[in-house]
Amino acid sequence: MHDVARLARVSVSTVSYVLTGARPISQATRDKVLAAMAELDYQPNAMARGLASRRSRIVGLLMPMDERGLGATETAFVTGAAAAASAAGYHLVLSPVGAGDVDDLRRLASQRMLDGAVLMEVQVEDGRVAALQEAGVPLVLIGRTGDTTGLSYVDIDFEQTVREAVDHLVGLGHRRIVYVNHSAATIAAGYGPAVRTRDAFVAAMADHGLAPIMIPAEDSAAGGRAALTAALAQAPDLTAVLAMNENAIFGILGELATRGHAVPRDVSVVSMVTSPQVAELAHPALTAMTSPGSALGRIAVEALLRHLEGAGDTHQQLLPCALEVRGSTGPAAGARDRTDPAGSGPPVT
Amino acid sequence: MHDVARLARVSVSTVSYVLTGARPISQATRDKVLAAMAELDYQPNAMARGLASRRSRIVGLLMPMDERGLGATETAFVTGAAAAASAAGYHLVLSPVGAGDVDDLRRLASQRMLDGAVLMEVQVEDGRVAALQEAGVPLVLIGRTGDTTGLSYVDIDFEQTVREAVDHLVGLGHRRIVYVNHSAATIAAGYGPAVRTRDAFVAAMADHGLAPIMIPAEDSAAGGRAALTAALAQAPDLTAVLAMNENAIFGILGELATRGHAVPRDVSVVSMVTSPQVAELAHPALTAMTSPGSALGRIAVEALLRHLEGAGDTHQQLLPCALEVRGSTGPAAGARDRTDPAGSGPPVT
DNA sequence: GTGAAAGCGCTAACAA
DNA sequence: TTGTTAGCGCTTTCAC
Repeated sequence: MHDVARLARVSVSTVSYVLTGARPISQATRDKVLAAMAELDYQPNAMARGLASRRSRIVGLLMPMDERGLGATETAFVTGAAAAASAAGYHLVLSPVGAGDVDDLRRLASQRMLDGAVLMEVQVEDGRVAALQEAGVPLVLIGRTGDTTGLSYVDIDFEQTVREAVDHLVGLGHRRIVYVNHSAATIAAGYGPAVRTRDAFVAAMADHGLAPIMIPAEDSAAGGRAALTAALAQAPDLTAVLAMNENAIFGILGELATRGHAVPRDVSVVSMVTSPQVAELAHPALTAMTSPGSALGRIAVEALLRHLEGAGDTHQQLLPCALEVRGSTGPAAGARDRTDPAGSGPPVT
Repeated sequence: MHDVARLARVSVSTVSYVLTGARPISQATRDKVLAAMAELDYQPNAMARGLASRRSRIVGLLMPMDERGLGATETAFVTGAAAAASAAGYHLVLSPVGAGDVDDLRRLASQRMLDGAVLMEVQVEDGRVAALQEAGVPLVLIGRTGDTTGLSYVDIDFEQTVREAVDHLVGLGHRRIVYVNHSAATIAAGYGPAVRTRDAFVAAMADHGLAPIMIPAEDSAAGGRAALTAALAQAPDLTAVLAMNENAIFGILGELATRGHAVPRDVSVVSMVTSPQVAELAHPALTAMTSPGSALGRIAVEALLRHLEGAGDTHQQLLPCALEVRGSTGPAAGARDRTDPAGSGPPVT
């Protein structure tokens, strides 16, 4: 920096101000400095800047990494967030910090490495929130904790998303619709998406004067198979499945095929919060509620950066998923012979 | 730190030495200092340490993020790497830097934020390597560039992996085996895994006196369907498919089902470099070559840290995938009526 | 085994 | 509009 200043025949502070833009610099001077920087291939030292300014210009994206991996949906969060950070001159670092290893996070935060953080896969009770708040690190959630007072978040509008999915199916004439959620344990733990979609499903069905049928499923193909078996036991006359569980969906499809139920002729299937890539993996391709992936990431980072600039108001926003009709939904079959039509109301002839 | 020193009645340098372990400290003094640090809930400032020591204690995991997302395999790399870094007192930050945005990387590197880097999804010609080398940032690859002279890497032993897969199938009596690779464009671009497995397949088949049949496939379910169609056209009597393409595999399975070929009764399927999670998604579950995911990440970071400590030798290592037999492979059907047995050698009676 | 003090490369008052 | 300079919080010689 010294060298740049000398070459441009200005003081080091002028070079610094050109860099930070913290005070007006005449065009002539700025050009000289810029030329010198280019000439010397100068790059400011991040540590020194961080120490002097007390801002690292790094924001963390805290992203639990379980063995399941990242779906296309989560990846979209990341790319959206990274783009937004980069555009604002910040570095976005991903940190595989889950709700479990809060200690790791506490250290990271106390060491003043992070100017702020975006939390993914937020739990109802999420230790990471308190850890960051105690360390004085501004944060924005993707998802929601139980109590969001004073917290900024961006989340999927599950109510609206479920409603749209149900409307789509009801519009096709379906009346016996099963909702396959996450596992019972997950729901009991109060996992937001599971709880909210459950409640929304009950409400949406009620609006159509229909009875909700709901089945939990473990996050695996086997879980999906078991869930469908349970669903058929409970509602042999079901004509549509709405599934929240991206891991179980393939099991559901497999079990439907095994039992000779054709999709969408016999049973229509809608997958929630699913990326187009995953939807295309199935055959027929899945009608799905596509999550606003990169938009969520971008908005979260933009809100965070606004906080860093000192804007004190909290940002709370919900975005719906978009219905994308593919091959897995069709008109409800009218009368069909089933092994046991009981429980579906008066038998259809 | 000043406060810690005063409370412990030692000098700041002593506190620093307790922190870094750069010189012997008597047990009594160390205890006093540690007690003071705990008392004051002291956390050293990462920026200041980085500036003074010229080492950030951050290593980057450079991980291209395309829209497909991260598979379970890549996730295992990450968790393995993060664990290894954390154990050594380093922070592992993931950076979504692909072979494309080298400029971003160049900036990151020149700003001295990274003590070192691990590169994932390395291309044959990967601009990231030169960018890091020019910036003087030590690096380790997961995968390999075309010329690995002087570079450290950890990669999958594709030769051995393909050999084991072929041996498994031949051991079951299969002789007409089709290899479904990545797309022709990917192979032409010299993508390592595609090229290496192709060559290994030819060699392994030759060892058994068999003729290799190979079909490229786009990375999608549709690509898999097309590939299987092409394969059946070329070798109507095929009894086994070995697939490298995790995205195409579901299309292959779907097309087999559509055509009425049962797995594994009519056709056996082996999936390469596949995580157990994905293998379990299919029905029947896929016999697969499971990649040594977390081990790759761990070994890469350990090698990198050794470089940071000044060890100058390059680390080059190959790890094979492990064969995990599930439901998608079985004995080759002997004689079966096919539409066209021609091209399979003398007809079997 | 410990302490004193000179930076690390920048930013941001303060001064002009 | 620009220059001067005192730190930012630590590490690491150099001295004892």
